[in-house]
Amino acid sequence: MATILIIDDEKEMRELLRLYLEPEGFTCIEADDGEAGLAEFGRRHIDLILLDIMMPKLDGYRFCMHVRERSQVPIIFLTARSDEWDRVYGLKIGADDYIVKPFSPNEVVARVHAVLRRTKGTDATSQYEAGSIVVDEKARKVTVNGKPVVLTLKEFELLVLFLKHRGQVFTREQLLDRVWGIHYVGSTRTVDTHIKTLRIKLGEAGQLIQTVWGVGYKFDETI
Amino acid sequence: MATILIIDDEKEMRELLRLYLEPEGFTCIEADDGEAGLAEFGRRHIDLILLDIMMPKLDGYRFCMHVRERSQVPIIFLTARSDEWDRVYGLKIGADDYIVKPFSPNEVVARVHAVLRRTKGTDATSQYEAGSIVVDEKARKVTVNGKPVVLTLKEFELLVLFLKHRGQVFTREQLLDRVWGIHYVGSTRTVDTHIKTLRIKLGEAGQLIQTVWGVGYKFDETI
DNA sequence: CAATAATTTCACAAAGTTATCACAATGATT
DNA sequence: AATCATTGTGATAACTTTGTGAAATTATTG
Repeated sequence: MATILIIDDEKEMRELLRLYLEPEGFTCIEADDGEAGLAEFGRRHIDLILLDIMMPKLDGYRFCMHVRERSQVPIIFLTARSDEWDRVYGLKIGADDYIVKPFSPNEVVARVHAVLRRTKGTDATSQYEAGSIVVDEKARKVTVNGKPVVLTLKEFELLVLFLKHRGQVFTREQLLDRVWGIHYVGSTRTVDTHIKTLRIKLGEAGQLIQTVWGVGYKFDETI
Repeated sequence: MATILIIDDEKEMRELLRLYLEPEGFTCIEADDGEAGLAEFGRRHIDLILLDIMMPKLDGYRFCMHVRERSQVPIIFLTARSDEWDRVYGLKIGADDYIVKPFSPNEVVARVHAVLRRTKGTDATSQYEAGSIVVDEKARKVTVNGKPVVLTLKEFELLVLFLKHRGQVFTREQLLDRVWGIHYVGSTRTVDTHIKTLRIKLGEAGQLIQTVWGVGYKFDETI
């Protein structure tokens, strides 16, 4: 689940947010000003930042600007007044949303979910290659030897997962978790069917998806 | 020759700049704060702005942000300390250069020439083409095979977004975020209806808006 | 304030995808 | 070689998503 960095100089505010978010399964990390926040941000992987504007030392604007020099991590501003947002927005420092204090638990949780959902897969290059297979994740296009191949949703996501973790063996359960989602219920044999169709559609290159007997499947360019 | 708007609260500074620039053939207009500057900017055609950061009423940051809402006119900031520039640059408010006070006549003239040279023709027409579709964003006009097509607001903005990111797949939520705004509440199926009408209005070319089953839509000239 | 246009919602039809099953084929074990 | 477990495969029913026309709602314009 996602890790959220909460930056606010008020301890009560940080704890309130943590109280809302942790039951949802988010991991929360706190920092009491911009400098501490930057330190935490450098130290570990952060999926989203909740950021107060008014803070000692390094304020929210400047913090955001520093972070934006090296990352497109989603940032939600916490503002006391909505016209503070005008400034954030007008300055185009790349904030993703804002929440005006005081806020309700639902609002915070909803905004966090919404921002994570819409920023998912927005950054970085999205092109993967393996042998004759070329996958463009953003465009959701696949070619084999330059010829386009049309994949269904599940086939595509399986292939992307394999390409992102070449050589790693996945059990059927792991594939179901990561492509279908953790709430999937049903037969693990479903995976087999999708592997089958994927192999057929990839043609020759389909052999790169290898069966690991008694375990699961892996994508491997070597034998 | 070019017209330059000088905005600074110190009369001596404005006159100094004018003294440097007029011999070079530039026409200079003065304003003593951001508000007066905006008024001048609205009143006549300006080719470049020399802008002090520290000013009463409307400071340089805010002035710049206002101007950028409606114009890409080149702006050169005048700063007393170089770390003020860090802020301007980091905030990405679209400044073109900066000059640290005190400055030499040569420096000012050289920077102004350089910026004008560099930005010349940048104002470009905002024209996009794809197949038989031609979109003029500024004029908000669309033609297909040379024939004008009348689009509604949402249809137009969808089309422009698609053209700006050809090939990229957008989920319905992403489209709602970027065309309707991040705080839109309502059915995601609304998107479908607008896609439908847009496709119909574009005729043959409507096929370029492709459905990506289980994900969303993309604009793609290839298959 | 009426008229018009634009947008959203809804319900149903159409299209496409996915899950499951049964049986065949294959690999491992004795 | 025989047995058992696992994997491959084709068919199809169940399900999800998308397209579409019409109605309801909202916004804009004269």
